[in-house]
Parts: sequence; structure tokens; C-alpha cells
Amino acid sequence: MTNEDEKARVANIFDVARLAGVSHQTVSRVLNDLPNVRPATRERVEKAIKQLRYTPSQAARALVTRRSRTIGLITTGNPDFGPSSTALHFNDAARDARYAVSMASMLDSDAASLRAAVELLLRQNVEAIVLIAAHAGALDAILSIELGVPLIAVDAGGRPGVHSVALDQYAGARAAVDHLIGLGHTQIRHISGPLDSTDATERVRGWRDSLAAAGLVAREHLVGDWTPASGYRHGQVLADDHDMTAVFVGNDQMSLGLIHALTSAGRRVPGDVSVIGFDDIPEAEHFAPPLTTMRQDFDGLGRDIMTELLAVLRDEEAADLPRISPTLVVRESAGPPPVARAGATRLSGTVDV
Amino acid sequence: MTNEDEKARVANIFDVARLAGVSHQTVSRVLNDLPNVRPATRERVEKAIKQLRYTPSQAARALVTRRSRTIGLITTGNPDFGPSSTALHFNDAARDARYAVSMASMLDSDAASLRAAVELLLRQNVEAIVLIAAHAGALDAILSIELGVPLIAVDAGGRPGVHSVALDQYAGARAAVDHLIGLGHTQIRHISGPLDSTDATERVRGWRDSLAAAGLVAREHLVGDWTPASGYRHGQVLADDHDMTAVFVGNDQMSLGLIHALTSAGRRVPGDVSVIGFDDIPEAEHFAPPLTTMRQDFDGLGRDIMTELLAVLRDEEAADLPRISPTLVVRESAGPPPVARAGATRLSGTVDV
DNA sequence: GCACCGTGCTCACAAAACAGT
DNA sequence: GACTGTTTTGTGAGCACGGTG
Repeated sequence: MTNEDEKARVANIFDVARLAGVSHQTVSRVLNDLPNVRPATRERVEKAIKQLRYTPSQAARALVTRRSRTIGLITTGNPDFGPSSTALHFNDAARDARYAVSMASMLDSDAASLRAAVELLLRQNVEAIVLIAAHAGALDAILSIELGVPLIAVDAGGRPGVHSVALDQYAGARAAVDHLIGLGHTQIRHISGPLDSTDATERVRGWRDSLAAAGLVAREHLVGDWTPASGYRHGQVLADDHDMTAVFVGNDQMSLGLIHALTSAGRRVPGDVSVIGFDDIPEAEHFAPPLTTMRQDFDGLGRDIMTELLAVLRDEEAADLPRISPTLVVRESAGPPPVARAGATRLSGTVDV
Repeated sequence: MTNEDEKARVANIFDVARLAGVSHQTVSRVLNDLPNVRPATRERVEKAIKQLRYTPSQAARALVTRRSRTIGLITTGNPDFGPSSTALHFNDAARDARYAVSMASMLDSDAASLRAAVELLLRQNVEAIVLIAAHAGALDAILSIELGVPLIAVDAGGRPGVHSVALDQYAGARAAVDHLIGLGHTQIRHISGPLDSTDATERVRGWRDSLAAAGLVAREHLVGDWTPASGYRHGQVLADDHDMTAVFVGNDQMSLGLIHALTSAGRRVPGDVSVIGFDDIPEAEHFAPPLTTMRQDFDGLGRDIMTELLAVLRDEEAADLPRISPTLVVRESAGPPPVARAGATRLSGTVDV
């Protein structure tokens, strides 16, 4: 037990400098990995740092550099698998880049809560704000606030002043619907996410285009809100539609609700109707039946957010990352349609099963 | 467009003071809600603040007060509904208390990643660290690091140096098992979470005690890892156990896997075996069959964490909050046992169905 | 390497201002 | 009108660091 540290004071840069026999400036150089420090002195300083268990004060550094090395992360909506995973992996990527992440999660995305969250983040001098929102309403609300820092949003994009990062929802939707078409389906309905989500509208667009490309007709789609409950509600309606033989659903949770409603109404999945979901949540494999779905690479998305962010901070605008395409995971909820029934309409082409 | 703000410099406390015709100290008093400021001057200052869109610099404040008003939040494991919800509601509560939350989420909880995360948080001068971990291994790893700040863990508790907050897992487990017993089951198995999770062991204890209280015998329980896949694996084994008529499962995800395995093996739920889960995730209502489960109040837990945290920071140790009990949600996965079969053992008592 | 300044703020203290003897 | 007490306001130092000459 030494008795110099009675005061238990935390070491500062001058203590380190004294112990290493250099000026505080040299310590600063070492801390910031600047050149023009002799290896020998660098070593002495590092040893002193270790010995004193010195950690530079982020507050002081932020004060003088006006750079906090922290990013604000706003998430809205339920803690679903997709957003949560994205946030987790983004956080990982940020940590790798030695950035801290200050979080502001909220269930609702009303303008007032959002404003409060933004102000709290801004007060911490975050260098940028990342938004992972279930509804685009949150984006609009944030855009109405003067941020003063760059905004990166997980969003299909196209808004002025927003740097968007996203997975290729359109390609994913096309792959999903093409899979159903390949199985021989011609009457493919769609339950989408809320239309103020660009993820949702991109999937709607993909569904439409795939149908059109196959010469099939797109009936109006049903709009859900990502929850199993909304899938269930729409399922109760769809169960009565005996023309339709397949449903492309905007996410796995709604698929679960849909399957529940369908089987409750006596329609078998995939015997009577095929269902294909989106996301590949961990539960999907154990649905009854195991869900065929599109797997999303949330890990990659999280990293892409950070990549874009770093580019923006370095002022290398428009990194324009290639968007990662979801991949098809074939399980048991989608199969060939039941034998053609009277009333089933086909616009063109023949499909062999 | 005024032309005084050409430099677009952010206003500081002196700018506000000048505009309001007072000293910077008076502004500080207003900012911190200190007494002894005449209402009239307070008003003048507030007006100036609004006019200049002034926000105090957290960095400068932290530098001098040595209080960052930020909390470090470490989460490990998959972004499951429970932990994610808890984190979200904690974040909400922290924001209400005007605390920022710096997050460090990671999939794995190896000592190295954990140490890196802790160091990043400490460098930001977090005033406390909150841990929401799927495995107690993370807690052990963190305890081996000298933090220098209080640690609050979501954990059943009992560790020295850790402030624990938790829901009443024991009571929840007892209620679940008592429900099964009340339905007439006598052979009730248990699939638990990983044993280095106190949530898991508390539920095991509740299961044991409820069986003992009813004079029933507890067969060895099966240890899962919270994932649907582990529920499925154990389910494949349990499907061959024709004595057992009910399973109490450590969470809803494993219940899903279990039901999948059971029904795949031709055993009907709840006709042949009843299943009761834990958590009440949003999907549970739409499982096939809809899952009877214990609902956990993650919102309350998140608030409790913050309450405990504030008490600890005020040095009012040992707040010892009453633990919220989960509530039973009866759906369709648990019913009375099938009529007694030869080979079914009963230790005591008779049960009428 | 050294001395010194700037960062935006809080704290301890000093100086007013005002009230009641 | 000088003396004390209380409230309100102002002044200067210092927090730990990065930059400049």
C-alpha cells in the first residue's frame, strides 16, 4: 500500500508527463498517435500511462476539440428483431471505430418525444445522429428540427439532407415473389408494412413488378403495422379469398399472425395457401409450418451505417454503398398451389409444377 | 437574415449573459434552477436563452462538475424481446431523469469485448454502469474489472458490490407451475434457461418448490439457452417421455421450439402435453396453439433500474425495491392432462379433471 | 520542450442592493 | 444614519486538455 495515492485522485495528463519526464504535450502526442515522437519516449510515456491507470478525460477533450467522438442513435417503435439487431451491430461497428453511441429509444415517435431526445443528444455534442425508425413519420419529425449535425437514416432514401442506408428491400421482395411464381402461383396477395415506411413501400413495389413481369395481376395489397396482430386481422379477411393461393408478407411476425388466422379458418399452409415472410427472425424456423422467408443481413446493415457515417464525417459525401440483397430461405410454408380450381384466373403463360 | 451571426458560432453562456444584461453566473443560476434569482431577471435570462437557441455544453459542465450525467448500458446476447424491452424502457426512464445513456451492446460476452466496452464507457466518465446480460458469465467478467463506478445488474442478486434489480422470477415460476398443477398435471417437466443466468435458476427453484408443495416429484430439468432451437432439441427428447403431460418452459422462444418438436413427433399440444412459457412476447398470442405464458413487466423493470440507480448515485444504498411478479396469461397451450394412462406415476393426492 | 492561451462552465467568494432595526 | 442580516448579483479561479509560438 503506497501512501502517495491517499487522495485517490485520478491521474491527469500532467501526472503522466511528470512520471515519464516529458511535457504534457508529448503525452498528448502519444495519446493521439501523432508522429514525431521518438519510439523510446513514446514507450516511456505509454509505460507511465499504464502505471498510473491514466485515461484521458473525454469531457476535456470534447471541450477543446469540439468533437465528442459520440454518435446519437434514435430508435422508435417496438423492439423488434430487425431494428434491434441493426442497432446492436451498428453499435459494434461504432465501437470498433472508437466511437461511443448515445442511445435514445422510444416506443412512440411523436414530435415532442423526438424533440426532447434530439435535444438531449445535441447537448452531448454528438457528431451525427442515426435514425432507425419503424415509421417514416419519425424521419419527418426529425427533419423539422434543426439538427446542426449530419443525419443518417435507415431508409430507402431520396430525402434531401438525409444520408440513407438500407438493405435492398426491392430485390428481396422480387426474389420472394419470384419464388412463389416459380412454384406455380398466379394469385399472390401481399400484406405490407405501414406505408410511411420506405422498407414497406419498396417491398410493395417489388411485389408489383414481379407480378407484372410474369404477366400476373396484382390485387390491392393489405396494409399492416408489422405486428402479428395485424397479420392475424388481415388473415381473417384473406381466409375467405379462395382465388388466392399465396401471400407475400412484409415481415415474419405478420406471417405468424396470418398463418394463425388461415389455419383457424380451416385453410392449410402450405396445402391451400403458401406464405412467404421477410426478415428470418430466429423464431421463423419453428413456426408451424417452418416459415419460408427472406433473410436480411442486419449485421451488414449495421456496418454499412457506420461506413456511411464515417464517410460523411470525413466529408466524403455520397459513399452510396451497394445495397445488400436479402437471401431466400426455403422452409415449409410455401409450396406449389393446389390444383387449379374454377374461378382461378390466369392472365398469361403456363406454369408446370 | 441578421448578419451578426455570420460566423454561425454556437452561443455560449456569456452571449446569453450579455444579451440579458446580467453576469454569466446569473445565467448559470437560472440554468440550474438555483434560488435567489429575482423572477424578473430569471425571465430576462430565459428569454435570451430562447432567442439565442442556447444549449449549455455538456462537455464543459462535465469537466468542472466531474459528473457526466450519462449512464453506461451494457447488453450482451441476442436482441431478444425481454432484454431489448428492458433496455428501451430503462432508456426512457433515464431520459426522464435527464440522464444520457451510452450503449455497449454485444452478441458475445467474452472478457475481452467486455473489457473494451467498459473502458470505452469509463472514458466517457459514465456515472454508473447498467448490465443487462443473458448469461451471468458477463457479470463475472465485469466484476473482475475495476470499475470505479457503481454497477447495477438485472440479476436476482446476492453478489457483493453489485446492485441488483429484477422481476420476481421465482413467483412467476410458481404461478406457472401452480397453474399446471391446478389443471391436474402431476408429471411436469421443465426446460430452463442457461444455469449461469439467475433468472433461469430462480425459475428452476420456483418449479421445484411448487412441485414439492403439491407433493409431486421433480424429474431432472433440461437446460436450454433461451433459443427456439434449444427448445426444439429438448422437445425431440421429451416427445418420447410418455409419462410427462406438461412442460414449464423458461421462455416463449424455447416454447415455440418445443411445440414444434412435440407436434412433429405426433404429440398434440395441449391434447397430449400442455406447455406454458415465460415472457409473453408479442408473437406468443399467435403460436399454434396460442401460448399460455407468464407476462413480464419489462416497462416496470426498466423504471426500477433507474430508480435503483438514482438511489445509488445519491448514496442511499439498498433501496431494495419490491420485485414485480409476472402475471399469468391463459391462452390455449395448457389444458387438463389426458386421462390417466398405465405407467403414469403419481406420488400423492388425486386430481379430478 | 516550455509557457501560455482558449474551450464553456461551476464553484467559492466578494460585492452590491435592500430590509429592518 | 450607522449597524446587522438577508437576498441578489458579479468576479476570478480552475477543471483537463489541445494548440501556438
